[in-house]
Amino acid sequence: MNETDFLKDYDPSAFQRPPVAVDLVLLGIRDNRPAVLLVKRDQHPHAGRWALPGGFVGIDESLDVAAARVLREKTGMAEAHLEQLYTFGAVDRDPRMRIISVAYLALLTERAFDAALAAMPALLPAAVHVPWAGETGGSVDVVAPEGEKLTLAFDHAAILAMAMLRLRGKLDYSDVAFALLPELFTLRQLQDVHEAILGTSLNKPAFRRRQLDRGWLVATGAYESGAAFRPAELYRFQPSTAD
Amino acid sequence: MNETDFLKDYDPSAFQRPPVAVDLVLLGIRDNRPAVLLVKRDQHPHAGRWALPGGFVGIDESLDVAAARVLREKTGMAEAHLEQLYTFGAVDRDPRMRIISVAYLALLTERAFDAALAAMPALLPAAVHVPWAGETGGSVDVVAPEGEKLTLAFDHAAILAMAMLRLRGKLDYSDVAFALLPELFTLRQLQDVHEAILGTSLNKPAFRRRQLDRGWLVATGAYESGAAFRPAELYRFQPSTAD
DNA sequence: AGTAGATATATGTAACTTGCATATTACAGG
DNA sequence: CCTGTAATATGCAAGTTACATATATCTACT
Repeated sequence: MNETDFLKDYDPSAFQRPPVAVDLVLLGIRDNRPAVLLVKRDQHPHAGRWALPGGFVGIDESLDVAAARVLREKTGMAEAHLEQLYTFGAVDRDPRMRIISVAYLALLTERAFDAALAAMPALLPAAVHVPWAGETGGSVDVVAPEGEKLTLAFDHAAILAMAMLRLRGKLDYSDVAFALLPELFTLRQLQDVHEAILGTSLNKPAFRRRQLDRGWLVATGAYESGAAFRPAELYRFQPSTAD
Repeated sequence: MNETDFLKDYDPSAFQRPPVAVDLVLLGIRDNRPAVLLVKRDQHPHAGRWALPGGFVGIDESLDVAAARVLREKTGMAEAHLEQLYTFGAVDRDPRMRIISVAYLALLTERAFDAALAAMPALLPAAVHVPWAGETGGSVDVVAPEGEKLTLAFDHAAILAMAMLRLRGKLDYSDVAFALLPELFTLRQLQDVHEAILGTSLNKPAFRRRQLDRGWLVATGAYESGAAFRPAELYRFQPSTAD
């Protein structure tokens, strides 16, 4: 090896490159309310505060792959609907250095949410309360299980707010709701998910009709068990073929 | 200065950081069709191909500021609606090196579009044809003024396709259409913009009612001039106060 | 001056969608 | 076998949308 070979890899502008990270909004529904999984920061800055789990993007790793890796590392599992949310690039969003963060929204079923919590006990399942019920923006309240209202680290409150807003916006024209439900579910469960995300109650017959007319639901002929009253039929989500 | 001071800035991991760029979809409406401004690549890779204008993000520059700077540098003007679109991070999207690109959508009025073209004659105004008229995805055709169908460099066709898709999706719940129109416009011009983006024709009375009921339009009492027939009233866009 | 042509604007109606009230069905438990 | 509760189904009013049609207003031409 020639002693100057390393120079061809030497790129002074590399120092001028901000690192790129992915941050995950791990979202599920608990007790008919949106809930997010948070990690506690033990280092400066924002030591002691709760934050969205994240990690740096490897040089040989696409953004989607990095998000899937962080999901795996932070929750111990691979099952989740993952979609890119937005990229946050304010210069001072991290006081240590300039970091660009690509935020991803991960939608977890209740089962996956609980499994992550069991595998990674350090995670905090915090309830998310969205005060706005139809408007275009705002902020969200994040509440710990003990009822304590949290202030998230960095700009993570803004990321979470955007996640909730995006989810609401996509709710009735996309199939995101099904990513929060088990494979078999009742229409009531589907409505509960919608109501939790929208923060409003919906008219039951109208909701049923709309969902059934959409053509995404397949009746299984099976019924829920253990219901105290008339059991509801179980449906399955079937992505429409011609869409 | 201590001779080892530079070491505190020495960060070997910096070489592992992919540079971050912004790419701009400069979109306007020409002859009632969507049109995009492209730059010709004169270097490897994809030399000779047309591409979206872009630039690297400076270390002390937020993403939004970088996008505005690139807009200024590539079009010679500052007037445009700019919004972040999506971040493209496939490892091999640029054969030279790994580059992460934050795509922005810039909406230009016809006047701004022509001004950019006049200021930067190397730009190519290419027509964008979106073959899908309601579905969720697909690709777009990009056609040079001479009628030649172009193959864009890198993954820029995918970026452009996403831009068109996003624009369609936002068209009827947001105010993006007004970013493509001059300050004063007729209802017919507004409908033309909608039809160009949607790729379908719309029912005129229904469109008028919907737009007027939205509460965003203010009648000015002035009328278009130079019309061969009955002149249409000019309206102004007024962002609704309580929204 | 008056009329034809073209487009803006307005209105009426049928079809469709949505919200809401009400009725019926099916289960558990006493 | 009755009661309570929720699932499911149905009916109707109110609202929205698509479409056809009518009226208004301008230019251009004779």
